[in-house]
Amino acid sequence: MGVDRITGEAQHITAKISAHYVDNARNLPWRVPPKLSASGQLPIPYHVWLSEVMLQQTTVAAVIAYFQKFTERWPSVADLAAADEAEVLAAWAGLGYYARARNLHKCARHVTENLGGVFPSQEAELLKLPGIGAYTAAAIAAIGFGQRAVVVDANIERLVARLFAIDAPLPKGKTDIRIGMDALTPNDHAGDFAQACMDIGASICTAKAPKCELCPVQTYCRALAKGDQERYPVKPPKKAKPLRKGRFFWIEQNEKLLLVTRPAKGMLGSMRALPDDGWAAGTDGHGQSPMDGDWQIHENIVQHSFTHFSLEVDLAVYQSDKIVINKGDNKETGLDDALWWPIAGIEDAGLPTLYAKAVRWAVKHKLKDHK
DNA sequence: AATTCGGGGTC
DNA sequence: GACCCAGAATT
Repeated sequence: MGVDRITGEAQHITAKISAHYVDNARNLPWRVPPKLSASGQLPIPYHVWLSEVMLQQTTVAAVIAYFQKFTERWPSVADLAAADEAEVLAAWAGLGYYARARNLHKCARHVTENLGGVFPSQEAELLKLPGIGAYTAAAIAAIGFGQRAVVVDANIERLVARLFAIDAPLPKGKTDIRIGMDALTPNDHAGDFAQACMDIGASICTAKAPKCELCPVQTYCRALAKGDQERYPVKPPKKAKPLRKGRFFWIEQNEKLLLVTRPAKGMLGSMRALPDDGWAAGTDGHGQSPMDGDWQIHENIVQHSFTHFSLEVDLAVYQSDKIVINKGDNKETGLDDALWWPIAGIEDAGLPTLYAKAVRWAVKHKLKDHK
């Protein structure tokens, strides 16, 4: 396996990576710079938690603006807990993986109401909180509280898999990767070390075309020695994405658009949305309109790619001054509890990107002219 | 152990 | 287009 034999070099690797971080750390809004961190300064736990949740399966570039928006609007975990879930979800719109936002809000309320507004500092306690798994618990404990914790994210997975040339395909290979990272992790400033590894993974030890000539541990890298860097980490083959078809319904009256709230569970859960024809990951939509009217059909206006399927969207448009939504009359169409949203302020509705694309198409094609 | 969750960057 | 990303929760 190689991990056992390489651990003799671990302290040298650790020293090289730590030294490299001092002058090459990325400057990020949730981060304490390495020089201040060396003198004992820790970041605000609320900021560490918020950034780590936003960063789950999400790039730094995509997160920064959302992090700024959230910390301005909700400066403390108690402020976030006091917000309505709908506000938080609307603010999260566009960032994806919306279960994160639902769990974020749930976690904020738990910490505020049951833990006195103080985040736990121990990894095992953090792991109990909603939306916090193995990675995030270790990251918050190490970065936010200076604890020694073994942090393994996608960057570190790649860096360690290459350093030790770990051949077992993921997820099985994660066991060896964790052993390797454990051997490298120092007792002090484990948080800085983890962030140093992540920075190297993000800017040097990249998935494609890694810049090994810039790497502070290139002389220790077994993958580089074999000329095999891009083979690591070894991953299983991916499944093909099916192509689905679905239809959105643009129902407009007096410059307002009819929006629904999606069911709390499943895809885009609890998010505001345009009414649709029942499309889902496993099935095409039925195409039938939710009410009688003079519908104009625009085919394939949006193509959208999700993680496990792609979607082609039709837009059916009905504009009228005589639409009445009676609560209780719409058990089959899902329009109960729908709301009329001013089109001029549609940017504030908190629509996920899929629906925002359809709205942009409609505005661009000036649907009002068809009235 | 597999599947289900978004969306944007990159090549 | 295909692949990747500071993964977690569910089945």
